[in-house]
Amino acid sequence: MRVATWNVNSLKVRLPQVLAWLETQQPDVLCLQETKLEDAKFPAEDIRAAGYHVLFSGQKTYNGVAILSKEPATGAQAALPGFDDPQKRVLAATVAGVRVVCLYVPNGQSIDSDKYRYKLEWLQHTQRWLAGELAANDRLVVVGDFNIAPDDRDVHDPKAWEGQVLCSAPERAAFQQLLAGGLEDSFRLTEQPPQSYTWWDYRMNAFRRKMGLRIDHVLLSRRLAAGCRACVIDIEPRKNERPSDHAPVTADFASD
DNA sequence: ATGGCTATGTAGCATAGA
Repeated sequence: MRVATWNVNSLKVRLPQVLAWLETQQPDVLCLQETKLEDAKFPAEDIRAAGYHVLFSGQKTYNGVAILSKEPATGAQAALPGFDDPQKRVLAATVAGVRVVCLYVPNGQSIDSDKYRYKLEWLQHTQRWLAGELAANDRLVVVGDFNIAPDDRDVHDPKAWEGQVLCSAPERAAFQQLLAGGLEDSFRLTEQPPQSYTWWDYRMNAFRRKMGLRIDHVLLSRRLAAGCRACVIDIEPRKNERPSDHAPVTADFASD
């Protein structure tokens, strides 16, 4: 099974690029973040015409997540248990026996902001929730924009980013806590090229200068990690006209 | 150089992203 994640930074703008990418890549599952569309405006028919089932949970202007799948998805869940949150950042569903969780982790803005405190609180609730999901299904994949660069290999300039949001010790500790709960970072299960990133600032020619961060991840439960064949960042869409600032990431693993 | 760029909502800028 191949499961992909892509922060599209507006599905309205990026729909043609998403459809083109589905056409060439044909993943079994594609999870989207930052669709920025209320549900009434979600382009479900275009996606179905491309051969995918689709679930979505969105809002106007900000956030918004979706799960596209070749096989139908069941058991949809769109909220963090015990955490009342108007921001649409979570969607889970079961596809062909694999529980898929799509996350758009809060950005956090800066480490002295309320948004940073919200980010850490959100991660705490997510960790608790995923522990239950993992107990209920040992075939679990957790993907999305985590807005955390797990370690210095994932940062183009670790000194400049040291202690900053996306790289701070509490965020990295929260990420490690997710892994300690029984998940593995699929990207690090195989050899990878240096300077592998999934996000580059639109400004300062950051992409061309390889000034990126690896903040989008595919985490696999231990059972699925044992059968992981590959995890690939596709930087080609970042070269498009009007690109998303994030690249899609795809993991390939045995799903039985 | 606390700038740089993009998207949204809404009609000249404010907010947010990471």
